[in-house]
Amino acid sequence: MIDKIDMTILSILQDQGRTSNADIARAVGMAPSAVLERMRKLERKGVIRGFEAVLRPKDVGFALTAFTFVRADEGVGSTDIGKALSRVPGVLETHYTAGQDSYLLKVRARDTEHLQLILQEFGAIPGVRDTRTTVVLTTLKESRSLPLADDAATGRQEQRGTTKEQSKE
Amino acid sequence: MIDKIDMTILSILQDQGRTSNADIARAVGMAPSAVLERMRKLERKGVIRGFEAVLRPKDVGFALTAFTFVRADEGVGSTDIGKALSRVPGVLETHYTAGQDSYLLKVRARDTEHLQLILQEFGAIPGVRDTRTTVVLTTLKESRSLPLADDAATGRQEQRGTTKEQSKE
DNA sequence: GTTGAAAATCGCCGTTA
DNA sequence: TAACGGCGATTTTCAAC
Repeated sequence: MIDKIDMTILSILQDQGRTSNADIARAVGMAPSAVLERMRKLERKGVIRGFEAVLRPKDVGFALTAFTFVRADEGVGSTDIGKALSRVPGVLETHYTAGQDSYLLKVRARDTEHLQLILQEFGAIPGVRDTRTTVVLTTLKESRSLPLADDAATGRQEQRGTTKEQSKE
Repeated sequence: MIDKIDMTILSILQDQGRTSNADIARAVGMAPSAVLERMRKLERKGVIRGFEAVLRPKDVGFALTAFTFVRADEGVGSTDIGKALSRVPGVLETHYTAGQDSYLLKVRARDTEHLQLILQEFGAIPGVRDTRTTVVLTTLKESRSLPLADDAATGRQEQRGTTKEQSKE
Protein backbone atom coordinates (compact mmCIF):
# COMPACT_ATOMS: atom_id res chain seq x y z
CA MET A 1 0.00 0.00 0.00
CA ILE A 2 2.86 2.31 0.77
CA ASP A 3 6.05 1.36 -1.00
CA LYS A 4 9.69 2.29 -0.75
CA ILE A 5 9.36 5.28 -3.05
CA ASP A 6 6.54 6.67 -0.95
CA MET A 7 8.74 6.24 2.11
CA THR A 8 11.52 8.19 0.44
CA ILE A 9 9.14 10.97 -0.47
CA LEU A 10 7.78 11.09 3.07
CA SER A 11 11.26 10.98 4.49
CA ILE A 12 12.27 14.00 2.44
CA LEU A 13 9.14 15.93 3.26
CA GLN A 14 9.21 15.37 7.00
CA ASP A 15 12.60 17.07 7.09
CA GLN A 16 12.31 19.55 4.22
CA GLY A 17 8.64 20.26 3.91
CA ARG A 18 8.97 22.82 1.15
CA THR A 19 11.05 20.71 -1.18
CA SER A 20 9.69 21.25 -4.69
CA ASN A 21 8.07 18.47 -6.62
CA ALA A 22 10.80 18.73 -9.19
CA ASP A 23 13.51 18.20 -6.58
CA ILE A 24 11.72 15.23 -5.09
CA ALA A 25 11.28 13.78 -8.55
CA ARG A 26 15.01 14.09 -9.16
CA ALA A 27 15.74 12.49 -5.80
CA VAL A 28 13.59 9.43 -6.47
CA GLY A 29 14.34 9.27 -10.19
CA MET A 30 10.83 9.69 -11.48
CA ALA A 31 8.87 12.14 -13.56
CA PRO A 32 7.53 15.13 -11.62
CA SER A 33 3.98 14.29 -12.58
CA ALA A 34 4.29 10.83 -11.08
CA VAL A 35 5.60 12.24 -7.82
CA LEU A 36 2.84 14.80 -7.75
CA GLU A 37 0.26 12.07 -8.06
CA ARG A 38 1.86 10.05 -5.28
CA MET A 39 1.89 13.07 -2.99
CA ARG A 40 -1.75 13.75 -3.70
CA LYS A 41 -2.63 10.18 -2.95
CA LEU A 42 -0.71 10.31 0.31
CA GLU A 43 -2.52 13.48 1.29
CA ARG A 44 -5.86 12.05 0.29
CA LYS A 45 -5.26 8.91 2.31
CA GLY A 46 -4.28 11.06 5.27
CA VAL A 47 -0.74 9.78 5.53
CA ILE A 48 0.35 13.35 4.94
CA ARG A 49 -1.75 15.46 7.24
CA GLY A 50 -0.32 18.81 6.29
CA PHE A 51 2.76 20.97 6.47
CA GLU A 52 3.97 23.17 9.26
CA ALA A 53 6.61 25.83 9.50
CA VAL A 54 8.86 25.26 12.48
CA LEU A 55 9.15 28.54 14.34
CA ARG A 56 11.41 29.48 17.21
CA PRO A 57 8.78 30.05 19.87
CA LYS A 58 10.53 32.75 21.85
CA ASP A 59 10.93 34.86 18.72
CA VAL A 60 7.18 35.05 18.38
CA GLY A 61 6.55 35.73 22.03
CA PHE A 62 6.22 32.26 23.51
CA ALA A 63 9.12 31.85 25.86
CA LEU A 64 7.61 29.19 28.10
CA THR A 65 7.07 25.51 27.46
CA ALA A 66 5.34 23.28 29.99
CA PHE A 67 3.81 19.85 30.31
CA THR A 68 0.66 19.53 32.34
CA PHE A 69 -0.91 16.37 33.65
CA VAL A 70 -4.63 16.60 34.11
CA ARG A 71 -6.74 14.23 36.12
CA ALA A 72 -10.32 14.23 34.98
CA ASP A 73 -13.61 12.73 36.00
CA GLU A 74 -15.27 11.38 32.91
CA GLY A 75 -16.76 8.17 31.68
CA VAL A 76 -14.42 5.56 30.28
CA GLY A 77 -13.95 6.07 26.57
CA SER A 78 -15.12 9.64 26.64
CA THR A 79 -12.68 12.34 25.63
CA ASP A 80 -14.92 15.38 25.95
CA ILE A 81 -12.70 16.91 28.59
CA GLY A 82 -9.68 16.29 26.38
CA LYS A 83 -11.39 18.12 23.56
CA ALA A 84 -12.18 21.03 25.84
CA LEU A 85 -8.57 21.15 26.99
CA SER A 86 -7.40 21.10 23.37
CA ARG A 87 -9.39 24.22 22.63
CA VAL A 88 -7.53 26.33 25.15
CA PRO A 89 -5.13 28.60 23.21
CA GLY A 90 -1.56 27.59 23.96
CA VAL A 91 -2.33 23.90 24.20
CA LEU A 92 -0.29 22.31 21.43
CA GLU A 93 -0.76 18.68 22.26
CA THR A 94 -3.34 16.62 24.10
CA HIS A 95 -2.57 13.00 24.85
CA TYR A 96 -4.86 10.59 26.62
CA THR A 97 -2.57 8.41 28.67
CA ALA A 98 -2.57 5.03 30.31
CA GLY A 99 -1.52 6.29 33.72
CA GLN A 100 -3.69 7.53 36.52
CA ASP A 101 -3.36 11.01 35.13
CA SER A 102 -5.93 11.16 32.38
CA TYR A 103 -4.30 13.67 30.06
CA LEU A 104 -0.86 14.94 29.29
CA LEU A 105 -0.76 18.35 27.66
CA LYS A 106 2.04 20.22 25.98
CA VAL A 107 1.55 23.91 26.53
CA ARG A 108 3.25 27.03 25.29
CA ALA A 109 2.77 30.35 27.06
CA ARG A 110 4.22 33.82 26.78
CA ASP A 111 5.43 33.92 30.38
CA THR A 112 4.62 32.54 33.79
CA GLU A 113 1.70 34.88 34.19
CA HIS A 114 0.23 33.66 30.94
CA LEU A 115 0.81 30.07 32.01
CA GLN A 116 -1.12 30.74 35.16
CA LEU A 117 -4.08 31.99 33.13
CA ILE A 118 -4.00 28.87 31.00
CA LEU A 119 -3.94 26.64 34.07
CA GLN A 120 -6.92 28.55 35.41
CA GLU A 121 -8.75 27.84 32.18
CA PHE A 122 -8.04 24.17 32.67
CA GLY A 123 -9.45 24.32 36.16
CA ALA A 124 -12.61 25.96 34.90
CA ILE A 125 -13.46 23.02 32.68
CA PRO A 126 -16.11 20.83 34.34
CA GLY A 127 -14.75 17.45 35.28
CA VAL A 128 -11.15 18.54 35.65
CA ARG A 129 -10.09 17.34 39.07
CA ASP A 130 -6.53 18.63 39.39
CA THR A 131 -3.43 19.49 37.37
CA ARG A 132 0.28 19.07 37.80
CA THR A 133 2.66 21.10 35.68
CA THR A 134 6.32 20.66 34.80
CA VAL A 135 8.06 23.69 33.34
CA VAL A 136 10.71 23.20 30.66
CA LEU A 137 14.01 24.98 31.20
CA THR A 138 15.69 24.10 27.93
CA THR A 139 14.56 22.21 24.89
CA LEU A 140 17.38 20.25 23.31
CA LYS A 141 15.44 18.66 20.50
CA GLU A 142 11.95 19.14 19.11
CA SER A 143 11.03 17.48 15.88
CA ARG A 144 8.43 15.32 14.18
CA SER A 145 10.93 13.42 12.13
CA LEU A 146 10.45 9.69 12.46
CA PRO A 147 13.39 7.38 11.73
CA LEU A 148 11.83 6.01 8.56
CA ALA A 149 15.19 4.95 7.20
CA ASP A 150 15.42 2.22 9.82
CA ASP A 151 13.00 -0.15 8.26
CA ALA A 152 12.91 0.06 4.52
CA ALA A 153 16.45 1.20 3.79
CA THR A 154 15.10 4.02 1.70
CA GLY A 155 18.55 5.19 0.86
CA ARG A 156 18.50 8.22 3.07
CA GLN A 157 20.56 7.95 6.20
CA GLU A 158 19.32 8.45 9.69
CA GLN A 159 19.44 12.03 10.80
CA ARG A 160 20.98 12.53 14.18
CA GLY A 161 20.46 15.33 16.65
CA THR A 162 20.45 17.53 13.61
CA THR A 163 17.21 19.41 13.50
CA LYS A 164 16.48 22.15 15.93
CA GLU A 165 19.11 22.65 18.53
CA GLN A 166 16.96 25.06 20.40
CA SER A 167 18.05 27.90 22.53
CA LYS A 168 17.16 28.34 26.12
CA GLU A 169 13.69 29.32 27.06
CA MET B 1 12.26 43.76 14.51
CA ILE B 2 9.35 41.52 13.61
CA ASP B 3 6.29 43.42 12.49
CA LYS B 4 2.66 42.63 11.93
CA ILE B 5 3.16 41.51 8.35
CA ASP B 6 5.85 39.07 9.43
CA MET B 7 3.45 37.74 12.03
CA THR B 8 0.81 37.18 9.37
CA ILE B 9 3.29 35.36 7.16
CA LEU B 10 4.38 33.19 10.08
CA SER B 11 0.82 32.56 11.08
CA ILE B 12 -0.01 31.31 7.60
CA LEU B 13 3.09 29.17 7.33
CA GLN B 14 2.77 27.47 10.69
CA ASP B 15 -0.60 26.10 9.58
CA GLN B 16 -0.09 25.74 5.83
CA GLY B 17 3.61 25.26 5.38
CA ARG B 18 3.47 24.79 1.65
CA THR B 19 1.48 27.89 0.85
CA SER B 20 3.02 29.43 -2.24
CA ASN B 21 4.77 32.74 -2.13
CA ALA B 22 2.23 34.09 -4.53
CA ASP B 23 -0.64 33.14 -2.24
CA ILE B 24 1.02 34.65 0.80
CA ALA B 25 1.68 37.80 -1.18
CA ARG B 26 -1.99 38.04 -2.06
CA ALA B 27 -2.94 37.45 1.57
CA VAL B 28 -0.77 40.26 2.88
CA GLY B 29 -1.26 42.55 -0.10
CA MET B 30 2.34 42.79 -1.18
CA ALA B 31 4.47 41.87 -4.15
CA PRO B 32 5.68 38.25 -4.18
CA SER B 33 9.29 39.35 -4.22
CA ALA B 34 8.82 41.31 -1.02
CA VAL B 35 7.32 38.30 0.69
CA LEU B 36 10.14 36.14 -0.56
CA GLU B 37 12.68 38.51 0.93
CA ARG B 38 10.86 38.58 4.25
CA MET B 39 10.74 34.82 4.39
CA ARG B 40 14.43 34.58 3.61
CA LYS B 41 15.21 37.06 6.33
CA LEU B 42 13.08 35.15 8.81
CA GLU B 43 14.86 31.94 7.93
CA ARG B 44 18.25 33.59 8.14
CA LYS B 45 17.45 35.02 11.57
CA GLY B 46 16.29 31.60 12.68
CA VAL B 47 12.71 32.61 13.40
CA ILE B 48 11.73 30.07 10.78
CA ARG B 49 13.71 26.95 11.54
CA GLY B 50 12.39 24.86 8.70
CA PHE B 51 9.35 23.08 7.38
CA GLU B 52 7.99 19.70 8.29
CA ALA B 53 5.41 17.44 6.74
CA VAL B 54 2.95 16.22 9.34
CA LEU B 55 2.63 12.49 8.91
CA ARG B 56 0.21 10.09 10.54
CA PRO B 57 2.66 8.04 12.55
CA LYS B 58 0.86 4.73 12.45
CA ASP B 59 0.72 4.85 8.66
CA VAL B 60 4.49 4.81 8.53
CA GLY B 61 4.89 2.12 11.13
CA PHE B 62 5.03 4.08 14.36
CA ALA B 63 1.96 3.11 16.31
CA LEU B 64 3.25 3.93 19.78
CA THR B 65 3.75 7.28 21.45
CA ALA B 66 5.25 7.57 24.90
CA PHE B 67 6.68 10.13 27.27
CA THR B 68 9.68 9.14 29.31
CA PHE B 69 11.09 10.91 32.33
CA VAL B 70 14.78 10.37 32.80
CA ARG B 71 16.69 11.08 35.97
CA ALA B 72 20.34 11.67 35.28
CA ASP B 73 23.52 12.22 37.20
CA GLU B 74 25.35 15.08 35.62
CA GLY B 75 26.84 18.40 36.58
CA VAL B 76 24.51 21.36 36.82
CA GLY B 77 24.30 23.12 33.50
CA SER B 78 25.59 20.17 31.54
CA THR B 79 23.29 18.62 28.98
CA ASP B 80 25.57 15.91 27.62
CA ILE B 81 23.20 13.19 28.69
CA GLY B 82 20.34 15.04 27.08
CA LYS B 83 22.26 15.18 23.83
CA ALA B 84 22.96 11.46 24.03
CA LEU B 85 19.28 10.79 24.65
CA SER B 86 18.36 12.95 21.67
CA ARG B 87 20.47 10.82 19.38
CA VAL B 88 18.48 7.68 20.06
CA PRO B 89 16.27 7.02 17.01
CA GLY B 90 12.65 7.46 17.95
CA VAL B 91 13.31 10.31 20.37
CA LEU B 92 11.42 13.25 18.92
CA GLU B 93 11.77 15.71 21.76
CA THR B 94 14.17 16.24 24.61
CA HIS B 95 13.26 18.75 27.29
CA TYR B 96 15.38 19.62 30.29
CA THR B 97 12.91 20.24 33.06
CA ALA B 98 12.72 22.02 36.35
CA GLY B 99 11.47 19.05 38.31
CA GLN B 100 13.47 16.35 40.01
CA ASP B 101 13.33 14.37 36.81
CA SER B 102 16.08 15.78 34.67
CA TYR B 103 14.67 15.13 31.22
CA LEU B 104 11.31 14.63 29.64
CA LEU B 105 11.39 12.82 26.31
CA LYS B 106 8.75 12.33 23.69
CA VAL B 107 9.28 9.01 22.00
CA ARG B 108 7.73 7.22 19.07
CA ALA B 109 8.18 3.51 18.58
CA ARG B 110 6.83 0.86 16.23
CA ASP B 111 5.38 -1.28 18.99
CA THR B 112 5.94 -2.19 22.61
CA GLU B 113 8.88 -4.37 21.75
CA HIS B 114 10.52 -1.50 19.96
CA LEU B 115 9.80 0.79 22.87
CA GLN B 116 11.53 -1.64 25.16
CA LEU B 117 14.63 -1.53 22.98
CA ILE B 118 14.63 2.25 23.09
CA LEU B 119 14.31 2.27 26.87
CA GLN B 120 17.24 -0.12 27.03
CA GLU B 121 19.26 2.30 24.96
CA PHE B 122 18.45 5.02 27.45
CA GLY B 123 19.61 2.82 30.28
CA ALA B 124 22.89 2.15 28.52
CA ILE B 125 23.82 5.83 28.49
CA PRO B 126 26.30 6.58 31.28
CA GLY B 127 24.78 8.79 33.93
CA VAL B 128 21.21 7.75 33.34
CA ARG B 129 19.89 6.76 36.75
CA ASP B 130 16.35 5.61 36.00
CA THR B 131 13.43 6.16 33.67
CA ARG B 132 9.68 6.32 34.02
CA THR B 133 7.48 5.97 30.96
CA THR B 134 3.89 6.90 30.26
CA VAL B 135 2.32 5.34 27.20
CA VAL B 136 -0.15 7.37 25.16
CA LEU B 137 -3.43 5.68 24.33
CA THR B 138 -4.91 8.34 22.08
CA THR B 139 -3.60 11.63 20.79
CA LEU B 140 -6.36 14.20 20.49
CA LYS B 141 -4.27 17.08 19.26
CA GLU B 142 -0.70 17.42 18.09
CA SER B 143 0.40 20.65 16.52
CA ARG B 144 3.06 23.33 16.57
CA SER B 145 0.68 26.11 15.87
CA LEU B 146 1.05 28.96 18.35
CA PRO B 147 -1.87 31.33 18.91
CA LEU B 148 -0.13 34.24 17.25
CA ALA B 149 -3.40 35.98 16.54
CA ASP B 150 -3.86 36.66 20.24
CA ASP B 151 -1.38 39.47 20.55
CA ALA B 152 -1.01 41.46 17.42
CA ALA B 153 -4.46 41.05 15.93
CA THR B 154 -2.95 39.93 12.67
CA GLY B 155 -6.34 39.59 11.13
CA ARG B 156 -6.37 35.82 11.12
CA GLN B 157 -8.64 34.27 13.67
CA GLU B 158 -7.63 31.80 16.28
CA GLN B 159 -7.77 28.25 15.01
CA ARG B 160 -9.54 25.86 17.30
CA GLY B 161 -9.05 22.14 17.69
CA THR B 162 -8.73 22.12 13.96
CA THR B 163 -5.47 20.51 13.02
CA LYS B 164 -4.92 16.83 13.44
CA GLU B 165 -7.75 15.01 15.01
CA GLN B 166 -5.68 11.94 15.33
CA SER B 167 -6.83 8.39 15.36
CA LYS B 168 -6.16 5.94 18.10
CA GLU B 169 -2.74 4.54 18.56
C1' DG C 1 8.66 47.52 -1.80
C1' DT C 2 7.52 47.47 -6.62
C1' DT C 3 7.79 46.24 -11.36
C1' DG C 4 9.00 43.35 -15.14
C1' DA C 5 10.96 39.56 -17.46
C1' DA C 6 13.44 35.01 -17.67
C1' DA C 7 13.74 30.48 -15.82
C1' DA C 8 11.69 26.99 -13.39
C1' DT C 9 7.89 24.71 -11.65
C1' DC C 10 3.20 23.28 -11.33
C1' DG C 11 -0.40 20.61 -12.73
C1' DC C 12 -3.53 18.81 -16.18
C1' DC C 13 -4.20 15.41 -19.87
C1' DG C 14 -3.40 12.08 -23.44
C1' DT C 15 -0.53 8.24 -24.14
C1' DT C 16 1.99 4.19 -22.95
C1' DA C 17 3.67 -0.06 -20.62
C1' DT D 1 -2.86 0.99 -12.37
C1' DA D 2 1.07 3.80 -12.45
C1' DA D 3 4.44 6.38 -14.94
C1' DC D 4 5.77 9.25 -18.79
C1' DG D 5 5.90 13.46 -21.82
C1' DG D 6 4.20 17.67 -23.41
C1' DC D 7 2.39 22.12 -22.85
C1' DG D 8 0.09 26.27 -21.00
C1' DA D 9 -0.61 28.68 -16.72
C1' DT D 10 1.55 29.93 -12.64
C1' DT D 11 5.28 30.74 -9.66
C1' DT D 12 9.83 31.66 -8.42
C1' DT D 13 13.64 34.57 -8.57
C1' DC D 14 16.62 38.27 -9.75
C1' DA D 15 17.70 42.69 -11.41
C1' DA D 16 16.71 47.63 -11.84
C1' DC D 17 14.13 51.38 -10.04
